[in-house]
Amino acid sequence: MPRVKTEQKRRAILDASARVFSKHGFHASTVAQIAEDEGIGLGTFYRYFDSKLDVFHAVIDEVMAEVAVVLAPESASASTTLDEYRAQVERIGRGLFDAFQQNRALARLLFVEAPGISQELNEKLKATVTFFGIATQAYLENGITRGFLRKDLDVEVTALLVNSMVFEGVRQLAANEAPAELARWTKAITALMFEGVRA
Amino acid sequence: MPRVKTEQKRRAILDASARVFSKHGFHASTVAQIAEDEGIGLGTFYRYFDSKLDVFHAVIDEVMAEVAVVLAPESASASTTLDEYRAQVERIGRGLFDAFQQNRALARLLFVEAPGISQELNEKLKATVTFFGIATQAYLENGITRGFLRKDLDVEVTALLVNSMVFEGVRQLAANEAPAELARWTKAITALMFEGVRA
Amino acid sequence: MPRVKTEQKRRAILDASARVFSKHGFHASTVAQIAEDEGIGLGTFYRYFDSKLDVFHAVIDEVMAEVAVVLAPESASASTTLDEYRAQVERIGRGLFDAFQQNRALARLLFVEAPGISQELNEKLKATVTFFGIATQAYLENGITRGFLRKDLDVEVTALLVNSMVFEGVRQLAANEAPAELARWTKAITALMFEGVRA
Amino acid sequence: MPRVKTEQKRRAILDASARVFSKHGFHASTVAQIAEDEGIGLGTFYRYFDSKLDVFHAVIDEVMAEVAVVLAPESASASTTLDEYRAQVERIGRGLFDAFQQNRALARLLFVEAPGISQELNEKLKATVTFFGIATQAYLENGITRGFLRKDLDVEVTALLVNSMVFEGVRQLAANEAPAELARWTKAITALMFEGVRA
DNA sequence: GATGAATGAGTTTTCATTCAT
DNA sequence: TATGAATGAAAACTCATTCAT
Repeated sequence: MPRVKTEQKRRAILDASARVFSKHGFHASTVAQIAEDEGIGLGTFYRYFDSKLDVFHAVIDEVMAEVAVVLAPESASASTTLDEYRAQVERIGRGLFDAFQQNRALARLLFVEAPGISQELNEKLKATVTFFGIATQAYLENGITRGFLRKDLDVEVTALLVNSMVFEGVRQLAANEAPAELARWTKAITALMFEGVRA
Repeated sequence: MPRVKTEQKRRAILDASARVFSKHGFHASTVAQIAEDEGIGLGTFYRYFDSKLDVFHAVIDEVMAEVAVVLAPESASASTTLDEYRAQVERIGRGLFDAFQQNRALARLLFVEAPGISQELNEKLKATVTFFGIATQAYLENGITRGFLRKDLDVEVTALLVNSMVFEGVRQLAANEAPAELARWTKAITALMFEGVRA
Repeated sequence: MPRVKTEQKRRAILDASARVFSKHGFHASTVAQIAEDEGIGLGTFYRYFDSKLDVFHAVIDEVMAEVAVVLAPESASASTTLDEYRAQVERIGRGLFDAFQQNRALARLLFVEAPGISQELNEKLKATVTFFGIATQAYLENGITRGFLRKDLDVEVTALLVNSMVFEGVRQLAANEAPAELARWTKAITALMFEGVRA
Repeated sequence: MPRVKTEQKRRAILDASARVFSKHGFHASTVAQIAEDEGIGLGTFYRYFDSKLDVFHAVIDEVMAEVAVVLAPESASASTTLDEYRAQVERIGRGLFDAFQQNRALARLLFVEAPGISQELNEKLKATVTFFGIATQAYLENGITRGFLRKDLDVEVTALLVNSMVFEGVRQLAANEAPAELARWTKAITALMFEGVRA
């Protein structure tokens, strides 16, 4: 009855699910494993979640929410100069890296496990990528308007490319045993993005 | 007896597997479906492949081999000027896009299905990404040596970033119903890579 | 504490059970549904009944008691002539029809759901049929003694047959959306019973 | 591949199912029990039937088919006199009794288990009862036309009543350990039907 | 007395793999 | 060599019942 207790327990099961899914992947994980990991009975799991897929969705939503927290405070039109924008990109990148650094297993779930589970989940993932693309696009458009970014930029595709570099960093972070060197990655990304590769 | 016939049949089963896996994904596909798709008996499948996972590995190897075919003729030290390198990057990118354009379902298998199937497969995938990274790294190092790329480039990370942009393009290609506009992508990638975003 | 209150509540749960069982059948009904229908907690149910089977037995007993009420005032030896007996049969039949007409769902429980639930319940049902048979047999024996029924009647079997016709009427009543035409049934039953079919 | 073998095996599983269902009832029976009874693996069951409900339907269909065999050779218009009709009724009744006597468990399935399993099954059962009613009605109408049955008979309801008496006999047959005395039942039924109860 | 969260035994069903023909 | 019938381990999910509050 105490709503708080109930919410706490749901939360605990959610965390246990994230742990188990991270370790074995969605298909190799069983509800029994989750229940055991959390130290509850099998039936108890089903009091809080409808199915294994249901809890997986909840886990992914959770991860996405954490990412949103990082991006929320940033404004697309805040930067008025190239240097300010560069600093902003570094800040956002570092924030994402930090968020996933905290829980590298979650990144694995989002980027490795989630795709290919269900049609519905794929739609959600795709929508998120699109959403991030649009957000980054707004940043680029602001830069062009302010005059500190190239006018002939293909903002739509470039936004996706920029994001893909950041995602790749997170992926590497998730995949490697040794935590990737964040500084190198943020630096390399901004260097490539702002200066390009040419001498 | 005729080794050729046997090899042909193995090949046919491999193709059928790729078809079925592409359509339903690894877990939702059954060996029975593959056998039926190819018009053979269930037991016959096991005369050519050890298991469902075995044939999936073979399918992925096949996809990777096709990619290798695109990259093989290119030499890391062939470019002596920035323009030549730029042309080379465009050529490689276009080659990859074309290869997957031919069979978009295969890209889905590689980027969406393959991760999260098995530990072993993941190692292989990771190794391939690393291998591609090392290859691209060689290109970058050649550019620095020749003097047409920046000396302070973090070649290791930058190589992965460049590759990630190309992969993202392929992923988009695989995900979207309407074939992505290749020209835009190759142009945007090289623009970002060589000029950066700044005005 | 107040015994009356307790009895009332037990009664309310019993009614709720009858409603739920009538709607979904025994196996498809859950104790949780009964509790919710009555607006009580799940645990409260078990303060008044030992088990799901227990309450089902109680429901069936209830239905049987209602039937008994119809039959109670009738006396096996009351009729002294064929016409009186015929009137009595019509009265009894009409009473039963009316009782189940009131609550057709109960008839369904008794004739459709109850058999095949448990051995014990089946025994009880069988005992009831036997009991009714014996009752009817008494009526027939009275008729023979009084001389208005055939001497060579197989009273035991004939009693069961007469009853089966009435039961069939109730069954039809329970099964059909449109309430069966009582008058036709009582008339047809007495006609067949007293005149037979021959011209 | 040998269709015959396959059909035989399906038959064997069907028989095993009938045995198990007869013994424990539908709900208390498990597919595992059926498989064990037949001495096959659990999976083998599912090669021949889609589900537990599927095989139950098949069993009921089987029983109905056996009943049809008894009734098939009889013609509604064959009897031209009361005596002939009476003989025909006795023959049909005895045939049904015999059919179920052979396998009393099947009668239990049909009359005790089948109702209340599923909506679809109930429809089928009801349709069958209606069908039998129509058949008997044809016999009665023939008798009226020929002039050996009463003109004022409510043929529709009376047909159902006559059938209900026969069904009741079968039910008794199914319920009692000691095989009911067929002769008494057929005699009592025809006596009640043709002569009625009055002296 | 009332409650409802917790439980786990029990069932159905799927499907990769084997092996006798 | 080809086949497909047989298999059973494995997993998701339900729900009657208990008991601590």
